[in-house]
Amino acid sequence: MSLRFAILTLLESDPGSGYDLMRHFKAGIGHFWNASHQQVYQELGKLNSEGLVEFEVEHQSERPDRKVYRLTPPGQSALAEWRLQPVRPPKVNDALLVKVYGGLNVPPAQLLAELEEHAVLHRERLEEYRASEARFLAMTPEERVPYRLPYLTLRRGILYEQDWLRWLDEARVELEQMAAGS
Amino acid sequence: MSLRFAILTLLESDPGSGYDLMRHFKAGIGHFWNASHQQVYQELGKLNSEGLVEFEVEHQSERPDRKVYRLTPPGQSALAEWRLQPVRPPKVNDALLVKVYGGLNVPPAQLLAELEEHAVLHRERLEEYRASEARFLAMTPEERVPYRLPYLTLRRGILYEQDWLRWLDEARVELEQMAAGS
DNA sequence: TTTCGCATGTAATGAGTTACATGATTTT
DNA sequence: AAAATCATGTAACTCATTACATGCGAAA
Repeated sequence: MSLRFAILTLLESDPGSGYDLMRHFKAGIGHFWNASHQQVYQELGKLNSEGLVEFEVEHQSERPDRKVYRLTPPGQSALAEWRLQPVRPPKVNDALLVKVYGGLNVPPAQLLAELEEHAVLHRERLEEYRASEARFLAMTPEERVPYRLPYLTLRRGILYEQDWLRWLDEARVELEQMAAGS
Repeated sequence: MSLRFAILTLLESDPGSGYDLMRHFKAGIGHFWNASHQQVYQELGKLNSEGLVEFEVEHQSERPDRKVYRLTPPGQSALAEWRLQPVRPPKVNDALLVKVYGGLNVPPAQLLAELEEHAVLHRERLEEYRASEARFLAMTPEERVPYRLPYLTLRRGILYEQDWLRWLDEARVELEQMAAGS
């Protein structure tokens, strides 16, 4: 339900095309909001027909045309109103933990292997986030100003990945003990 | 897509009704899997028509009848096969972080208030999980055996809530600084 | 020559939420 | 008298994923 507000939030500071949004979703806020391009294009269509965003077609030679979207005043106020409403923490549905929960019926070596795959993934993400963090920290205090809040959300991503790695470690130790028959 | 496997996992060790499953979802694995009763009843219907679960009606005087579901052998093997397939970490869509990201356009006091509401929620959950943990830790090593893996998933819930509280603290400090104009 | 980046979409299906629906018993 | 617990479900709708679809230019 809040995909539209994620889109409006991004367009508010940075008008752009659906494609731009996608890159932004992947690079900038992927650690707390995920959407496919199909979803984004469809939602942009809806937002446009509801008058919350508008676009100008940008013709480009030797490149496909771009529709550059921006907020309309009604879009601005819809966003402002949404921000006044409380939101709930997202519901988590994590298949890996379902496997661990029923793990007595899984070969231990395989479960350990899958945990390690996840650890690799989390390490990779953490590296990416740390690289972004380093870019922020290299800025002067003045340069940082507009990025302070995005940086805060990045911090959430960093803590999240570190926390997962901590748990994966705990889990590995425990599963190894169990596999060793203790 | 894996709701069915969450259900099969629960029924594997504990045959029960849709209602029982719901309580189990809420009390036992709510920190990593969430489903509404409508979803559960519908999925049980599908699983039954596909022959992965079966049920016996339990008549009760002065209480509605219960359909007690259990895995069938095909259900067992479907679950075993799923466990061999790798799963991906869940995608996160967190509206609160969308608000923080665009937080320059939100009154700071309000944003801080909402963060505090979330902190309360996370503290409450952490308390519940800690209570469950205490019950586990009060057991003798022998009693613990069948609960070691569920306990591991509980640990994930505990770390998760602690981690959120840590971040909410960071965020509060930063937002207060920004509000103070520094 | 295959893949990557750019740039946009539709259609079908699956997953999840909200609303509607019933009805007895027990607790507050 | 109202709310919570037990116990089950249907229907409508919205949200998200997967598959399908196109087409050029640049890089590997």
